[in-house]
Amino acid sequence: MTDLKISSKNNKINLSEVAKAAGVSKMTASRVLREEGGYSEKTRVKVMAEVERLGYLPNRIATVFAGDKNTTFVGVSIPDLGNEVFTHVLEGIDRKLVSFNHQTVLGMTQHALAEEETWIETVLSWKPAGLILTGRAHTPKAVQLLQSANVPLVEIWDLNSSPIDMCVGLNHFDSGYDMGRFLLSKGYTRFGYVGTSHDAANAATSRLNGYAKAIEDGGGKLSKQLCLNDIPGFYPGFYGTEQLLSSDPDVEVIFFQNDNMAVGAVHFCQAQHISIPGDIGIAGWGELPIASVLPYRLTTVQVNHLRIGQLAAENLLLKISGDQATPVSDVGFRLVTGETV
Amino acid sequence: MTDLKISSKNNKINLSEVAKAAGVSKMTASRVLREEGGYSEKTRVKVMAEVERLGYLPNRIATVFAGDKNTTFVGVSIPDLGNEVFTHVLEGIDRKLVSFNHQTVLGMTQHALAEEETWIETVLSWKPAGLILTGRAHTPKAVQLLQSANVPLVEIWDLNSSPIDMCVGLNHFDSGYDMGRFLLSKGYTRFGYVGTSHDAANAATSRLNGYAKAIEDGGGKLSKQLCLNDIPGFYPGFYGTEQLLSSDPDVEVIFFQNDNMAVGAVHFCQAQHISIPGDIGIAGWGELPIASVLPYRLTTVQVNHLRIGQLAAENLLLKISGDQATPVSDVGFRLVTGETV
DNA sequence: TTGAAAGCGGTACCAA
DNA sequence: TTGGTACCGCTTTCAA
Repeated sequence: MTDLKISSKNNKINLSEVAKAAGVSKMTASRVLREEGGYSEKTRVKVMAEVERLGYLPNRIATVFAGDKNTTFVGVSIPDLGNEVFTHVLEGIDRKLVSFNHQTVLGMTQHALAEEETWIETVLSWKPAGLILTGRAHTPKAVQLLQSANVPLVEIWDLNSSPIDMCVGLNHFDSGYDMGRFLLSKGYTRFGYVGTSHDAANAATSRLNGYAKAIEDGGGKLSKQLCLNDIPGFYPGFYGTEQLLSSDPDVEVIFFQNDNMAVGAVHFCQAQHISIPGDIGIAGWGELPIASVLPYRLTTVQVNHLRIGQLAAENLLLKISGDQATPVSDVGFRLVTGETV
Repeated sequence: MTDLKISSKNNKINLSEVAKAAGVSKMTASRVLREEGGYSEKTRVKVMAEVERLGYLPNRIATVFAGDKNTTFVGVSIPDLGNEVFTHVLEGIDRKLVSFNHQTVLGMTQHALAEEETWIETVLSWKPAGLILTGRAHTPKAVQLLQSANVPLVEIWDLNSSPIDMCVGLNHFDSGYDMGRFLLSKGYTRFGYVGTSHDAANAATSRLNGYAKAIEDGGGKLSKQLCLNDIPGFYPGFYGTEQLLSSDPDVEVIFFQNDNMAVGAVHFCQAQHISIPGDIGIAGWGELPIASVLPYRLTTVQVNHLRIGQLAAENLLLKISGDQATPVSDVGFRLVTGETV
């Protein structure tokens, strides 16, 4: 009566065991477990009782295999967990996925396209329900893998008018351009930029390019731009500012890759008794949590990171279930004029 | 010659197709792909050429199924991505796992044991190679599932002398106790605490308990403790301080759940012209990145979050590959005396 | 060095 | 409402 192990070597209970114990066929037990209908209430009760008693855990690998289906995994690649903006995006994604019974398989690509390619190949071999990739740049082989895998895919972060499948993000170039134009309107003429290193296809580079273009269009001068080999965090903002100002003391305003770097800059200036915005203007990007406790409103660009994640997951789930999904979603941005320029 | 689709309906190429194209049996192709040996170089070249030409992607679901093995997935549950300490831990875990060809399946439990239980059941049904869970508290059913699944498991964050399987973390109670004792030694007598809401089994609660015990042992008074219903970030630190001080203005020093909250407090004090540590002492926990740019050294507890993740993953991988692993690893902590008390 | 056959744990499809 | 059978794509086992 209480013999838990019945036959298989490693005492794992499978459907056959449950069916046998309940005195029905494998198929009937299968139907009950999938709540497919087509069985009597008496049968259902019998089967479920055995499931409970034996502690049966379905083997989803077998289910996927048998049905030639996909798993409920969604591969999500982000460049870096140390960069706060991406953790917010990831949170938005995972929350949404979980509420629709899907699971996030994490991929940290470390900003390297080659890493991404390897990861894509691995994840695809596990038959994921879908993929969410950060960034629009991929290796040719990765693109080919994605296309032939024919799995729902959302490229997030930077907007892309012709995505491989779908795309959710914002126009980073424009956000940089708007910031540049705004700073010009405040009367600045010598501009600086501090970010972290990245390849040319990067969204932060698009922001820098937009910023540079606005400055050029407005007759200003982008006199110094710095790309540190670091994550875009508080301390890199601190020492990046030091570096930039020591190599070009005439810069009047600095645009940072994100708010955390800008806050690092604010602290550097405080330590050096450089007044903001009197001596120098500071602008961030992304409206990160730290901005909420500063004594003055940081000039920045507000972006709804969580929303990007949610929308990406939503569209992906629509496509997974065979519904119509939006190919390109622009979540937009909003310039926060602030008090630091 | 160039007919890519050979037989199966959705033009997915499988091992049989490759084998047929290469003029060998399925088994030989299988051996080549697994680099198992027992085939001629000529055969190897033939098979690999077809793999390349047909763009064959192995179906790992089938592999796992056939071999009655586990996947290379490792389920990693953390309470919350909005809490910076856990993103660092997660980063440490994923980096290590990836370098050993394993993938992280994320589980955000939102600090709810019931969520964790559901997630554990789901993840186990996918036959993971192992599991890493944050926290030592689980529902009885979760514990039973974990035990009968017999999958390598590491419980991280809080130390647990008798873990279900393995455990990596630090003694949170002690870290709180040490902080309390240190603050007593600085002459404080009326103590406060600000954290976020959580169940009794939480590590932050252990820190609070240690803190309270030290204060009691030293004859001080924990006059006010606040548990906000929020994430432990900058802004909750800001308004939590406001709340605490308005309800008990006599508090002399406040211990926060983490550095980000403490920094929020610092900003509140600055805004209110409350001098630190003259009017009030501030202590954080965790040594988070923001601390590196403050104008003075924050009194805090240094914890190597990344290391916890790495160690957890290392031990898990050891056990997965059948090697000896350390059951309990204490990564320790270090009190940073700082200048804010 | 190679291949044929069985089977992993489910589901689809048919028949009863 | 139920059960039998074939089969998903690969690996294990054994024979050649």
